[in-house]
Amino acid sequence: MSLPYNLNDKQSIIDYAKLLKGKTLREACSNEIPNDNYAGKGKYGQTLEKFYFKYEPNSESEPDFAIAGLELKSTPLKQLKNNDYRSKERLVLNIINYIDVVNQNFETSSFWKKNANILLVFYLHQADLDIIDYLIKLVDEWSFPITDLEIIRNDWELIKTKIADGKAHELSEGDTFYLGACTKGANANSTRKQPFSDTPAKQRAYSLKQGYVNHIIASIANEPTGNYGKLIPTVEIAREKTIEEIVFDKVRPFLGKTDKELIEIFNLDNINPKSKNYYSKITDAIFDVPKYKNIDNYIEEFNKAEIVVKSIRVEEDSSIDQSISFNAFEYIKLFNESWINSDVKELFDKKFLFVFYRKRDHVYYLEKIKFWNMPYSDRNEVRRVWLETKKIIYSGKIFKGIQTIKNGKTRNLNFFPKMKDSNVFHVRPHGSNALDTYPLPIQEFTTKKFSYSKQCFWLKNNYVRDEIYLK
DNA sequence: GCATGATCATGC
DNA sequence: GCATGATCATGC
Repeated sequence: MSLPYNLNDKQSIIDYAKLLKGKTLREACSNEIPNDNYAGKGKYGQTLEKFYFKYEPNSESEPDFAIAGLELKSTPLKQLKNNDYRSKERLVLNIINYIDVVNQNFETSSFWKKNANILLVFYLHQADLDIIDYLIKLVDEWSFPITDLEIIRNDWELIKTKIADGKAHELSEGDTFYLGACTKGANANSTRKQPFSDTPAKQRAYSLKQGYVNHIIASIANEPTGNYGKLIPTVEIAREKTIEEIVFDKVRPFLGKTDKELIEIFNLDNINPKSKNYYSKITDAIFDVPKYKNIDNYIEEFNKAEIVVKSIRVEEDSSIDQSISFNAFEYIKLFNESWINSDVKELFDKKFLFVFYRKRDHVYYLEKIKFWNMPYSDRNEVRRVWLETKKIIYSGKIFKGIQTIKNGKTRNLNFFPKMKDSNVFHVRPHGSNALDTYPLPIQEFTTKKFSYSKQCFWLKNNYVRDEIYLK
């Protein structure tokens, strides 16, 4: 059967693929797609291959279009409230063969052989539609910019090293910057053998982090990538140094400076010391965050690597007064998600950058920074607290009682996991005030209400001290 | 001093 | 009006 493109000619494949833009699979393949149930992961890619490109999926190690050296990937977009498009998820690439990878170098690796050049098809995901009715928004080939490739090479080496150290079972997406090792399998328990340990390791695939895919989207759509600052000015710097080293270089001139000195250096005369994001604003200034805005405008490399930045005050005796808060969680969302696709699991799959301001002679100075991602061993505890929280929402018994304090004020007591219940993670309020609520999936047992004051998960202060600051 | 509920300033 | 990145304040 003749194909509607030339298998030997990369450009003809790309040109043919681009005809998909603005269409759905149903439209692009006219009446050739049989009636079927188009549910399930991977089904979109299979349908695209079979009914648009008209070929059967080929061997694992070669790119889909082997002669042209082009790997076909289709991946969903989501639309934000401001109508911008973002990647709905990470882009999952080929499975990591733990046994083979330790004998490969980057240039000969299965990752590089398969993914050096990718033909990307981005479609708009809409939960209420059949997959063949998703609108295809962007189609183009992608090859990695040379500066990014240096980061990806380091990421690949780190993944390989961990496997070579017999720690494939401890791999985490937070280990690396752009290229992650994400779990992939029929279910959460899919495992495979690793070469230097008897412990079965979760099956994982190479993946591009969601933040990185967002930059691919911006690049393909030919949109300015936002007001990003940039850490890595040239590819030469990327070849010489890791991201960690570049970040340390950035911070080094300011170590030992007090908050007031930093404010003077960066002309932050309009920030209010009473504002609770005072130290985070100073951190933003150190990292050249343009206009010192929110995380969406963060520096490009942090954005691509989805790094979570936290500014922490440390007291003179090395204690940390306050636990670390995150976004308030939506009860309905938490109720409906499972651990494996939960926001909390996603959060601790990420890499963190802690910036420590330490008190000395009554003032805080920038003492040090630390990259961190949650060790394998602490994840179960986070999961336990998350499950406990979910159970309480599910039970409907959240409200415990009211305590009257000074000035006739009251406090609401609840049954969520407390600080004393865990050395790692707990739940506390996070809203404008007690009247600031999120809706509940089921009616609260005592109050008979369908909403409850906003809460969030917190990383315990002593955990941050012992496991991050002092380590 | 620690645990825990409450709340603030900012910026879009 | 609301999400964010935090710190404040009270009771024991």
